[in-house]
Amino acid sequence: MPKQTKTHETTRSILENCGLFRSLAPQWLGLLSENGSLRHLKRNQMIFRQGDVCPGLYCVGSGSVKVFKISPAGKEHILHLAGPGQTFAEVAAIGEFSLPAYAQTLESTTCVLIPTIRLRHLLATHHEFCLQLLSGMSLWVRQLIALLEDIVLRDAAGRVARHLIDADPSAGKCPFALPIRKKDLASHLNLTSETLSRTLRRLTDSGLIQTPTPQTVRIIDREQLEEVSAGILPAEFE
Amino acid sequence: MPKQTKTHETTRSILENCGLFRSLAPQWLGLLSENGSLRHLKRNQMIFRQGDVCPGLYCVGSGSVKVFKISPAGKEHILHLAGPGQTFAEVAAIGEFSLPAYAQTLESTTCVLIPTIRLRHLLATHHEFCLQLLSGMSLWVRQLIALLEDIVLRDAAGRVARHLIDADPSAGKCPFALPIRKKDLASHLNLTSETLSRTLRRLTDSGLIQTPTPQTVRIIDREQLEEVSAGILPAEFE
DNA sequence: CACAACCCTTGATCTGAGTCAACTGGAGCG
DNA sequence: CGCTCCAGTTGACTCAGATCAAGGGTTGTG
Repeated sequence: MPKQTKTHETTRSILENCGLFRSLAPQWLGLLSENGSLRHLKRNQMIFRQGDVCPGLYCVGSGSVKVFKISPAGKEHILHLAGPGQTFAEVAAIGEFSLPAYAQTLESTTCVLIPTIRLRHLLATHHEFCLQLLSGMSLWVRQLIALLEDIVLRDAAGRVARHLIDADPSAGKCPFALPIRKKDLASHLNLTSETLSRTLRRLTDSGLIQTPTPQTVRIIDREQLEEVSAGILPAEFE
Repeated sequence: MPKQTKTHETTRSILENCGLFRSLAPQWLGLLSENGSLRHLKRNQMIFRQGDVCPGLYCVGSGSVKVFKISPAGKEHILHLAGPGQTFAEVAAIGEFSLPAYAQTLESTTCVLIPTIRLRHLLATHHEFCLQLLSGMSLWVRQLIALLEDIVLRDAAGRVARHLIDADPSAGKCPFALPIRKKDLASHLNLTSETLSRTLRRLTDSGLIQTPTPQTVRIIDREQLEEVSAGILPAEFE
C-alpha cells in the first residue's frame, strides 16, 4: 500500500500546485485527488486527438505539453503550451463537446487526469468549486484574446518582443531560459522557425536583447522592447 | 406605471431570447430582468472602451454590436459580432478584470445591461445559474478557438468559404443576406475589404457562389466550398 | 566512437495579401 | 434636383514573411 499512498500524495501535490485550484478549500482538493489518476508520459507521446471524446481535465505536474491544431496543409499551430501547474482540456470537459485540438508531450511528462464525469459531478455538487472554475475559465478566455490580439495586430517583431517581456520572470536584467524549443515557440507565435531566428537576431543586433547561449535570453532595453511590441521599430532595426 | 411595466417586459423578453440564459428557470429570468436595465443606442455609438472597468454583462435585443481591438497602427480587428440574443463583456464581468476590447454599435440597437455586482451576486447565490454560465462560457471559448483556427490555419479564400458555410441559415440552395457591412465582415476575418471583395469575385467566377445583389449570397456548390475552406483550390480558381 | 536525427541559423527567392489610387453607385439631405 | 458621403469594386504595385536550400552544432544511441 505504500505505493498507492505515494501515488495519492503526488496526485494531491500536483493539484495543489495548479493555478486553477489554488484557492480551493483543502477538503475539495482531497476529493479531486481521490478522483484523479496519475499519468506518466514519455516525450512526444500523443495524449489525445482532435475530435476525440474528452476524457477529462488534465493538470501538468512536470514536463510540458503542447495543445495544437493542424491545418489542411499539415502545418501545426500551438494554441497552448502547458507547463507545471497548468491545465488543459478543461473547456471541452465542461462544455460537453469533442476535443477541438490535439495534445502531445514535448518532453517526459507527469500529469493528473480528472475524468469528465467526476469533474461534472464535483461541479454539480459544489457551488464554490463551480465559481472557482468560472473565474479560472475567464482567465483562459483572456489569454486566448491576448493570443489573438498578438497574431492579428502585431507583426513578427512585435509578437516576439511581447512574448519575451511576458516570459521574463525577473522582469529585469537577468538572463532567463526559454522553457521550450524555439520551433515550438515559433509555432505558438504563428511564425516559422526561420522568421523567429531572424527576428531574434535583429533584436540582438539592435542591442535590445542578448543571447548568451541559445535557449537563454537576456533583456537589455526593456523600454525599447515595449515599443517594438507596440509597433514602433527602432531606427537602427535592420 | 404602464411605461415601467412595458420596459420590464421588454427587458425580460430580451433575456428570454438570449442563448446564454435559454435553459434558465423562469424565476431566475425574473430576477435577472429586475436587475437588468434597458439601453437604447443609436448607430455608431461607443458602448465602452478597452481598459474601462466592466459595467456588466450586455445582452443584445435588436440591432448589432462589434467588439473589437485597435492595433498600434490604428487598424481595427473585430473579435465578436453580437446580434440579437447574444451577449458580450460577460467574461470581464465574471473575471473581475478591465475590459480587453472596445464595443460600438453598428446600427440602432437595444440591449440589456446586467451590472457586474448584480451578476456576481446571482452567481454567488444560485448554483444552477453558475453551471449555466459555465457552459455558456465554454461555448465562447470554443468560438474563440474556431476564430483563431480560421485566422491562423486558413488563407483568405478558406476563411471566406468557411464563413459563408457557417452563415448560411438554409444550409442549402437559397440566397441569404449578409447581416453586416462587408467591411466589418472583412475586419472580422482579418482581411481588408479589398481582399474580401476580390475573394468573393473569384468564388463567383468559379461558380461556387452567386451574388444576386450585393449583401446577398447564394451558395451553389457547397461541396467545393467546403474544399476551399479546407485549403483545396478548384483548378479554375483565378 | 561513429552515425543518425534533429535543431538552429543564414541566404536566396517567391508570393499572398496589404496599400494606394481611381471609379461606380446608392443613400441621405438641403 | 444636384450635392456630398460612404460602401464597394477593381487595378497596379509593394512588402513581410513563407518557402526552399544548405551548412553547422548538439543530442542520443547502438
